[in-house]
Amino acid sequence: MPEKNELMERVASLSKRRGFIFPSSEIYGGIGGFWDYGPLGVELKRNVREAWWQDMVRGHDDTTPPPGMPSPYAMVGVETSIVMHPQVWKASGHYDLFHDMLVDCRHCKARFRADQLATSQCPEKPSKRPGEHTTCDLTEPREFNLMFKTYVGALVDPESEAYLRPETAQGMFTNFKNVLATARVKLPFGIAQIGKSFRNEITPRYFTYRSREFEQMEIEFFCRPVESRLWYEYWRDRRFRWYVSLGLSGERLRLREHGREELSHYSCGTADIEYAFPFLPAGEFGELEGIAHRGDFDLRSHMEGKLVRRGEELVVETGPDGKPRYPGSGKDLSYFDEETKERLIPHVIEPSAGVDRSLLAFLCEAYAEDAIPDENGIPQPRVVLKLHPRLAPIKAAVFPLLRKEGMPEVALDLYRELRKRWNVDYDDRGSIGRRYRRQDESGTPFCFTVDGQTIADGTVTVRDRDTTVQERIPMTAVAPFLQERLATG
RNA sequence: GCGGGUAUAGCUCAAUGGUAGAGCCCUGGCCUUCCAAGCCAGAAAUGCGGGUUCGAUUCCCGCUACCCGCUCCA
Repeated sequence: MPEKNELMERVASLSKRRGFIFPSSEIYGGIGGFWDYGPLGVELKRNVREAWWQDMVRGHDDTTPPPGMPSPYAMVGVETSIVMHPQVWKASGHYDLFHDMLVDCRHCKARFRADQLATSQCPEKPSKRPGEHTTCDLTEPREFNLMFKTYVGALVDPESEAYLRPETAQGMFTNFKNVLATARVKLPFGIAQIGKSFRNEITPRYFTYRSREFEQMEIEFFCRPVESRLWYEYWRDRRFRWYVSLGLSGERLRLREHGREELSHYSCGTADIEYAFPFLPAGEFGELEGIAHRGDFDLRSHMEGKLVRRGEELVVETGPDGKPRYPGSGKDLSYFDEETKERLIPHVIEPSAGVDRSLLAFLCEAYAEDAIPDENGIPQPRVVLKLHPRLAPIKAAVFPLLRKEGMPEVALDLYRELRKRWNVDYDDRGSIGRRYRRQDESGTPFCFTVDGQTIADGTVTVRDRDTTVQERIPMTAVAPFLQERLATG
C-alpha cells in the first residue's frame, strides 16, 4: 500500500477516474469548497443515506425496548426547508456564533473581534491594545460570516436577509410541536432528517472533508431528563456500531468522549466518532459524527430566546432594554407526560453525522492495492475498492465469457432480471480479466459469468471481489444469492 | 487571512520561445473458453486573464483551483 500522504491522492485520483467525485464547476476553474458526485459517487452517496435511513428510521421497531433500555421509542422523519425564518438562527445562537466583525493585524497576523479591541492585547506588546503598538497594522473591521446570506424575495434589502441553514437540526426543533401533534409519538422519540447544509468554511481543505456545501444525517432524540444520560450512551454506542457494521475498521475508527473543558456551554456530554483519514498527520483523527447531550437548550431557546450561561444556569440573554436580545418563538414547546402527570421540557440527544465525510471515510477504508496472479502465476497489481456490499454503487456485474455461442443472450437475460431490483452492470468488452478489474475499481462485490458450461447445465460462476475466488451456482440462485448478501444490517 | 509548492489528454508523466509526445484508460473492429494478452483503427490536453515577443504551453504579472505549513473553526 502507498504511504499515508500519498494514499489520499490515489483515492482522489480514483474518484476522478471512475466518476465518484469531481471538483464543482471544473470547466470554469472550480470553486473552492464545493464538489460534485459523478455516476458512481451518486450511487454510493444514496447508499450511505439509505443505509442510515433504513437502519435508523424505516427499519426501527418502535414496540420493543432496545437491549438494556427502559422503554421502546418511536422514530419519524422530516424534511425541512433550507431557508428558514432568520430569527431561528438568532435564537439558536448561530447568528452570534457564526457572525462577527473582525479586525486582522497585517503585521502579526493576529485576528481580533472588533467589539473587543478595547479589552484585547497586542500579541507582540501585551501591555498595549491592538493598533497601539508601533508595528501594528490593522485592517478595517470586516464582516465575517460563516453562514451563507441570501435574500428572500426579489428585492435586495436588509429586511429580506435570510440564511442558508448551517445545520439541519433546527428544522427538527421548529417542528417539535407539529410532530408531536401529528405523529402520535410520546417520549422518548426521535426525529430524523437528511439534508444539505452550508457553512462558509474559512479554509476548505482535505478533498471533500471540509466543504462549504455538505449533507447531514441528523437525529434529534427527545427524552425525559432523568433518562437522558442513559439514552445518550445508547446513541453514542449505537452510532459507533453503525460505522463498524458498514466496514470501518476498529483501528482507524474511534469513539472519543469529550473532556469537560471541551464541552459546549449547554452540553452535558458529547462524543465524537472519528476516523483516521489518510490526509491527517499520523495519530490524528477527523470527526465523522458528533453525539451531543444538549439538555433542554434547543427547545428552551426557541421558547424563550437565545440563552447564555450564567454560572451553572442558562438564562435568556438580554439587550440594553432588559428584553431578550434575540427572542424565541414564545410558543410553548414543553411536553405533558401522561405517565407522571408532569409537564417538562424534554432533553435532547443529537447524533449528527456528515454524509460526505462518512462517504469519504468509506472510500478511504475501501481503497486497496494488492496483486492477483495472472495466467502464468505472476502477481499483477490491482486497485480494488472493498466497499461493503450495501454501499457498493454497482451491486453485481454480468459477463458472457465470450461474445459467441449464445453466451451474450443468456447473460443479457440474467442481467435484465437482476436489473429490475439492483444496479447491475453488463459488460462484454475486452478480456474477462480486464472486466473483473474494471469492476474491482468500482467496488462491485460480485461478478457473474456465463460460460460454455452455463449453456449445458444452467450454472454460472460467481467471482468474489475481495478474494477473487469463484464458485458455480445455478442461474436461478443468483437473485437469492444477491438478496442475502445485500441484506440490511 | 498569511507563507511555500503545483497546474500539459479521463489518469500518470514527457517535451518545447516556432506543428505538444508516450503509457494506461476510453471508443469501434479482429482475436480470445476465467483475472489488466495481442493486432488494427480512433477520440482526447498546455487551468483562466493580461503583458513581453514576429511568434508564449514555455518568460513576466494577476486570478482561480489543488497540495503542504500557519491562522481559524461547529
